[in-house]
Amino acid sequence: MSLPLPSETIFHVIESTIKEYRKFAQKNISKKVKDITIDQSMVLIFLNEHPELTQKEIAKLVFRDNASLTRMLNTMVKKKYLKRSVDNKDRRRYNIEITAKGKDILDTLPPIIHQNRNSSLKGITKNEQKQLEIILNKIKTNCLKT
Amino acid sequence: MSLPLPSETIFHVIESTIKEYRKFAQKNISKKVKDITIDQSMVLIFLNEHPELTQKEIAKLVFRDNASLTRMLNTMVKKKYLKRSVDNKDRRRYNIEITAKGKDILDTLPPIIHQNRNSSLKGITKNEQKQLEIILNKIKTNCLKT
DNA sequence: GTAATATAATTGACATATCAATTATATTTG
DNA sequence: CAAATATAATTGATATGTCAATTATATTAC
Repeated sequence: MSLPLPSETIFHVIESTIKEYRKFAQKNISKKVKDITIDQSMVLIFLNEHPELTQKEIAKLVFRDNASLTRMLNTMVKKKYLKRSVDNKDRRRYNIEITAKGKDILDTLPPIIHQNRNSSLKGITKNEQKQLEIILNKIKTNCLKT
Repeated sequence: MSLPLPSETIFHVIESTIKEYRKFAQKNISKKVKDITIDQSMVLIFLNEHPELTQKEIAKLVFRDNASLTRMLNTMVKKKYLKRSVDNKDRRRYNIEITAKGKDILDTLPPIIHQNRNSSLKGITKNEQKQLEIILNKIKTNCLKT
C-alpha cells in the first residue's frame, strides 16, 4: 500500500508525452529554420493572427509568466524577428510588430507544423482525440478548483 | 483550411493540463514543506527507493538532461537534502546519500502527494485513466518513431 | 598493455522559469 | 482633481534547460 513512484503515474505519462512531442516538433522545425524555438514560433503565430495581443495575453497562450515573456521577446527582438514600440493609446503597453525576417519564418512554418501534428497523431481517431481532451480537461478542472 | 492555432490543438490541452497539475501539486507541497520544488521532491523519492541510481538514470526519470540534473543536485546538496561522494567501484560516478533533513521531507511528502493525485483525478474512472494512457502512449510512440 | 573508444559527470554560454519587488502609466474614488 | 488603487511590463536574484565542449575514468581492441 505504498505510494506509486512518480514514474508509475498517469502524470508521468502526460509529461513524457508532451516532452517527446516538443522534442520531435523542435527537431523538425530546426531542419528547415535555424535558430528558432517552438515557443518563439508559437509567439510569432499568435502575433500574426492577433497583432493586438498584449504581452500578458501572449504569456498566457504559451503558458509562461510575464517576466519570462519579456525576456523571450527581448531575445526575439535581438534576433530581428520582432520590433517593439510603445503603444500611444496606453503607454504601459507595447505594440509588437513582426519584421520581414519574422514573416519569412511564418511562411516556412505551416507545412512543418502541419506535418508534425499529423504524424504525431497518426493512427489516433477523432473520437480518441475527443476522449483525450475530455479526460484531460477534467484533470485540469480538478486542479483549478481546489 | 488554414492551420489551427497552437491553442486550438490537443497538444495545447496536454501541456496546459500537466502545467496546472504541477502548479497545483507545488502549491500543496509548499504549504507543508518550505523551499522544495516538485522536481527536487521527485529526485528524493526516486533516490530513496533506488539509492544506486546514477545521475544519468535520475535525469531520465525526471525528464531532464544530465547538465540540468547536475545543477539540481548541486542545489539540493547546498540545501542539505543530499550528500555526494565518489563511487569507489567506478570513479566517474557519485554515490548520492539522502541526509536526515532529506529523510524528514520524505516522511512529510507521501500524504500530500497521495492527496494531490487523488483530488486531481477525482471523478475519473480507472477505465478513463487506462484510455488516457493508451492514447498518450500512441502519440509518444509516433514522436519517437520518425 | 597501450591507443582508441566509450561512458559519467561537469562546465560554459546562453535562454528560459519564477518569485518578489519595482517602474511607469491608467483608472477609480473620495 | 489629488490620492489610492490597479494594471502592464521590467528587473533582480536564483534555479533550471539545453547544447556543445571538456574532464576524468573505464572499457575495448589491436
